[in-house]
Amino acid sequence: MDTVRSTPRRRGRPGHDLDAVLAAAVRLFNARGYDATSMFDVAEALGITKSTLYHHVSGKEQLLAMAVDRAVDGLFEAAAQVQDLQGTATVRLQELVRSSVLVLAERLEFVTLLLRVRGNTQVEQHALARRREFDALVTELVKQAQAEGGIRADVDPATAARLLFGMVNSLVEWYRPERGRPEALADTVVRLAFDGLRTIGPSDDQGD
Amino acid sequence: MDTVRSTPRRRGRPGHDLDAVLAAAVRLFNARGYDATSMFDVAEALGITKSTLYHHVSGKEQLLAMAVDRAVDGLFEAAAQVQDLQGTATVRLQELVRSSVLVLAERLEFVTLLLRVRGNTQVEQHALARRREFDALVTELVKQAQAEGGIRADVDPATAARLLFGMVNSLVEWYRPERGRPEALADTVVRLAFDGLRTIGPSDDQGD
DNA sequence: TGAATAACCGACCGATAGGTTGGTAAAACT
DNA sequence: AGTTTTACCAACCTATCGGTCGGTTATTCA
Repeated sequence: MDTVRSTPRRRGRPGHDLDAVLAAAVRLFNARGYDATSMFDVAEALGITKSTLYHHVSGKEQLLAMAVDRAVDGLFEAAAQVQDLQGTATVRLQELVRSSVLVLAERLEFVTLLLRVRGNTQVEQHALARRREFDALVTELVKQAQAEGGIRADVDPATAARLLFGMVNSLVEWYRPERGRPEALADTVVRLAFDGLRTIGPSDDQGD
Repeated sequence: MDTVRSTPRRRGRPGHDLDAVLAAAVRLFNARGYDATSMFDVAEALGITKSTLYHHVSGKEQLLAMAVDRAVDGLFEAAAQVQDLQGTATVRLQELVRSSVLVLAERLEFVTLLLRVRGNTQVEQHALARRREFDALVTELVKQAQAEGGIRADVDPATAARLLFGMVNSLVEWYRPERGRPEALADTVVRLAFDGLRTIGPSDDQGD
């Protein structure tokens, strides 16, 4: 048994750390909705009292802010990596879809929360602004892919981008990490989005 | 001037009717979220007081119930009409997607609310149950279309159905009725979903 | 052993929520 | 004119919310 500790051994009375608190909170936020979840609910799920919860976090909004930040950061990291890729815009778009699915799967709970934000507070408005930023990025990529002839040009780029990521984002509604490797799902999404649902030609081609 | 009245002339003091109340409520529910919207907010938007609002409706939940019912009814009507259609399952699936987009566009606010329900109350759980019913219906149609060779069989039917309607449903996030006829959008969605984003024809496509 | 540190709790607070009560104002019907 | 019907309102009630306060318990470091 290795007794090596990743955390260098904390001072004071042992208990929950911020990550555990955040995880519990986000799980509840997603299950019941942010507004429908009270700080008492979060505390109860952790087995602590509400006042102890406030020892860990400054308030309910901080939990939301941390969650949406992790989601948004993940998406932008994926976007940055894809932008560095060389190759056609079509391939970059394809890879952005693939890596977005992986980010969604990996940070499922955080992204789920992000996608439900309505803009009621400054924290939420900031999250919405960053989402729009990401959307603009996708739209630009679609436009380039159309210009180079890689994807169909008979659809408005913004509309295509929205429908494409509407499909991608929808998986927070049903994807559960326990069943199936996310890579396979990412592949399915890319295939469906780019090649469509219809059988191609007369060849009943089956891939992998 | 015709003085014909569609409503046969109401008794008593004139004022708001249930439909107007519902419309105002649903608009706010969608803008700020159901839980984040108070009955005071709804009353204020109508220019009446909270107690007057309770003269029109029995409670907040009734508003939610009426809204999700209108959404769900619309979707099932579309599904029923499509089922009566003769032709391949592939065509029926295609038409279900098309008419679903039209229902979403026509009853946008109601469907938007439906798609955000979390299952916190019995009303919400009932709505979720009917959504699952609809999903099962779509999945079955996908399975049939795969069996007859109309759409690709290398994707799990349930997954395909979810991704397909994930794309369809996502338009409540951005579609606004003022710009553009919904028929054109429905066409775009069907085309993208079935034929994919990629350019058809003599593409220098190299399968990864 | 004792200071420092950190997790913890019970009791409380002001604001706001959904909902109720009892009564008034304006229209249609007779 | 008077009855009925309907829309309307001010004031109020109780529960719950996010958040605070003062003090306690468990652990590490010197």
